[in-house]
Amino acid sequence: MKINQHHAWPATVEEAIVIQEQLRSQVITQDKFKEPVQYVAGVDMGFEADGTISRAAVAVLSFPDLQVIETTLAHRPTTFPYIPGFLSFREIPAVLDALEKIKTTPNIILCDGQGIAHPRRLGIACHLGILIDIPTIGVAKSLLIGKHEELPETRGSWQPLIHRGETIGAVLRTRTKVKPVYVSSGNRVSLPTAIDYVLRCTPKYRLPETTRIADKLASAR
DNA sequence: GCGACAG
DNA sequence: ATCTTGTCGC
Repeated sequence: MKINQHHAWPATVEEAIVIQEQLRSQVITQDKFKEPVQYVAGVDMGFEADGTISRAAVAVLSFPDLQVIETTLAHRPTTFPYIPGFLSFREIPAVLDALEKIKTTPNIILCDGQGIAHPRRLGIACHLGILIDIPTIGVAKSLLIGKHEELPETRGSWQPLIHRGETIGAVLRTRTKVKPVYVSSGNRVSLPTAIDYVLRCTPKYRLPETTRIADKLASAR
């Protein structure tokens, strides 16, 4: 797929904040799908040579049967350090490289990290979603910000994730008696819809099949 | 000022 | 993210 929307990549946190505050106004947390969802993609990262090289993997699966349709891998020098709240500046460049190689454009992408459940409401799922204009969902393995009530141990149960009196996402149990995941809108996907897709993509394990497939590729060498 | 802190 | 084996529990 082709990627048009581009912006200069920041060298400092100050510059990154300016970009985040500029892009946050473009985020849409309502369902805006242009066509029925036939393909779902997952993205994941890996690093080599002490983190100096970034490795991005994309896996496109059919939906709802979740069969692997296509996968791509991309490498590029790492140019931004990992700083909580600025993950997208470190990972998106390589992710765009991997997405450009994809022939089957996905209708929705599940990202490894937060969506609007972010200090400035622009987690990696929102950032990526705006750059490529495709619906995205944030599925993180741990909490960045927000608080929530305890939730039942059965799969499918969830609790709203609250930050400054606002619901920014959901803590969702994708597998009974297993640690929950943190789901939030990326771009063009509402929270209820995001929860629905995450559950439909996690038929067996805690993490979505999409990210599990991408993870294997990003980890293997 | 003191912690917390996606991957 | 990454360094790393076996092991506990359903």
